[in-house]
Amino acid sequence: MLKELLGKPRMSETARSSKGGKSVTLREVSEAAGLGMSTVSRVIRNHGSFSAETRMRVMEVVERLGYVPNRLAGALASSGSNLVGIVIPSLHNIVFPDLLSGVAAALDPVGYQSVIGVTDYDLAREEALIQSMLAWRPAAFLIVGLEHTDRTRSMLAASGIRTAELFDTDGEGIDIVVGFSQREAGAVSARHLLAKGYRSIGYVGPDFGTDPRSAKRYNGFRAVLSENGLDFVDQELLAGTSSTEAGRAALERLLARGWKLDAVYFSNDDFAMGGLFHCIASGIEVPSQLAIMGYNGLDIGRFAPQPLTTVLTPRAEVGEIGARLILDGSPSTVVETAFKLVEGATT
Amino acid sequence: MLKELLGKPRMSETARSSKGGKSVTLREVSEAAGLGMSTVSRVIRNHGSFSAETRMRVMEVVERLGYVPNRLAGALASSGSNLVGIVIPSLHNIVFPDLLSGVAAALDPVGYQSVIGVTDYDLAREEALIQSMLAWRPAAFLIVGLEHTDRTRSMLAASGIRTAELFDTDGEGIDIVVGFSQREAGAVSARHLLAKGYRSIGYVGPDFGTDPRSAKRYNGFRAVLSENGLDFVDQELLAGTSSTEAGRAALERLLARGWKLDAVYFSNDDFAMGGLFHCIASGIEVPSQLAIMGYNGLDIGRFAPQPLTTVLTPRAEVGEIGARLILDGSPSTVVETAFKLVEGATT
DNA sequence: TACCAAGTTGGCAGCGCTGCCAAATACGGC
DNA sequence: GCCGTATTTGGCAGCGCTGCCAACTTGGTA
Repeated sequence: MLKELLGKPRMSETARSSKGGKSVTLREVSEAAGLGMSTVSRVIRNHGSFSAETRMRVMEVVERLGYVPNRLAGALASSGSNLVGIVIPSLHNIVFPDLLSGVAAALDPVGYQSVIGVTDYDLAREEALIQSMLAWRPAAFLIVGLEHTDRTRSMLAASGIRTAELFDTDGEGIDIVVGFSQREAGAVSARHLLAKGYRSIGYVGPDFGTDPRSAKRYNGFRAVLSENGLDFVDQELLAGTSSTEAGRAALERLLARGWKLDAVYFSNDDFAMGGLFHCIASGIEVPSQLAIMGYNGLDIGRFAPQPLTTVLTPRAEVGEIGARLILDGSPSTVVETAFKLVEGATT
Repeated sequence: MLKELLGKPRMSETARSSKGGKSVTLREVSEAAGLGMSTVSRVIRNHGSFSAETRMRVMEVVERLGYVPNRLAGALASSGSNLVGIVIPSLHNIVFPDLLSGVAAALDPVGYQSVIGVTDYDLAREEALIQSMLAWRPAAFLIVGLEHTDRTRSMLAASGIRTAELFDTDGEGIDIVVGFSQREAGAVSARHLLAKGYRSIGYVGPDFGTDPRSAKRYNGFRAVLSENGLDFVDQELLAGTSSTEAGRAALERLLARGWKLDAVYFSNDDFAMGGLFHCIASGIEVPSQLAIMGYNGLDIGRFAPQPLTTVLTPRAEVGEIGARLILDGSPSTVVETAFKLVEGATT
């Protein structure tokens, strides 16, 4: 999209110093320190016993030689890495950066590192990513949702690597599951709109094949409508990334089709903000002429001139809890976290 | 922030199948196939020569035993991993997820994996992250900006690992540099506002210690003001994450101080959207009473009811070019990419 | 028929580190 | 001064794979 406005990159070459040679090894450190390799290794990992003086000596040499332990070798020898495989559908939905922050909060203090893969909501790609991550023998996997290919599931099971599935509790998990019911999140939204008296409700969201969680919210919402003898009056299903742009255009098309809607449920706040912008731009009074409801609790929605009614989800917490449980060696379990409907001024 | 609205997580324990045992090794595959290890290894890496029949036989056994090569061992033996260390300041500024997408576009097709670290704009943390990533002997590093601790610089140099520094060309790079002049981006913004006739300009941005690139834009902007015998009339420097909320509050404070401003330059679109929202909410006419200018070219700004004037930056491209150059073994170089001022309706 | 090049295959020594075990040393208590 | 226990240390065999080299097949060729 931006490609066209980039000039041809201008290059200016410079000389570059030679590629570095062999790096310092444990053996070299041990020789320089006049100690055995095992002793040096113990000091470096701060594991096992050694005298204060030995420690001193090792540290001094490590510093002087600029020794950097090789974890490839370490992990191979001890059969256990400190890498955690994280597989998410996208980085363009703020949910996932938030999730990663939570995960980092749990991982960093204990020295684990994240290997991140992005699936673009493609389960086959998820399978491929997990397979190649498996080659690094990560300490754990954090993945999103409960929908996976059979092969993904069996690879994970066969590997014996602990796995946390995040963000969704509507279904069967593999090992640890942390999240909340997406159906219920949809249902709560529906109840809110109904309680406010809206009856002609439209829907804007990604097409159903894409995001299973979105589809579950849709179903949860619709189930409540149905209990009340209603259904969505009309809907716009969108392919591609969630964006303000797409949401704005979708609402415009929806309204152009002429149904008399009094509210629209957007599957997330990016779309909803686009919808809200459309209303502001075309002079549609919100919520008196049209109510708007989103999902996620984005910062931008909450501090908009007219705060968006939405469902605030504990993204970072889900990530943090998931990471923590897995590293703590918790037994398989399902952790249900809360979410919260936040009433703004758009409903 | 969200903690208080989380209930105590509800746990429900379940039995879990035993942790997986030893995984299948190359040797086991070779024995099962009645071939030598080297041969099997060649087939699996598709490297070297072997007959079609051998290939068949190996594949069949691999499939049957569910063999997953151990890259720890592979990388150790061949001294070269396919991991790329990526170190970014934050995930909450859309710039960086965009960057990661670009990087992934270059890395995925060639089977490299990203190990990602987040510094929170802390150079000491950057140093620590790079040091621990070094232990995995990554194939390359992608880092942000030209400001690093001396130790970071010397570790990178000593390691001999190729490094691309992204997003900024105002300064001396270590190896490969891809980006554009942040000073110039600031200067262009200033020229735009001056050309539009604004003279009393305020600034809202992160405090200067935090984000060097932001500070460079500020300086570039100010240099142009100065050439015209002007300076910022007033400014609000913010600690913490860029957010709509912070931008909105900052503009409110700025205006409350009573200077007669006719424009405000925001160091990014998140802040700028907050500013715009404040104006809309308090009935300040934009741009006739107050002009607003941002930076980044966020989707949400471009599709706001009143599109934001901003500077569109080629985030994904910077990442993609950086990753590609590094993997292609390009010599040290500086690649200057374009950015573009996009005039919306807020100036 | 002998001989060579090209195509295949197997053997084996590491890559750098950790885990285990044995050896060396230190420290008390009688 | 001797012995048992606790603390420190070193040696060495792998972890699973790749790189190198030698060995073996082929199928032509002189």
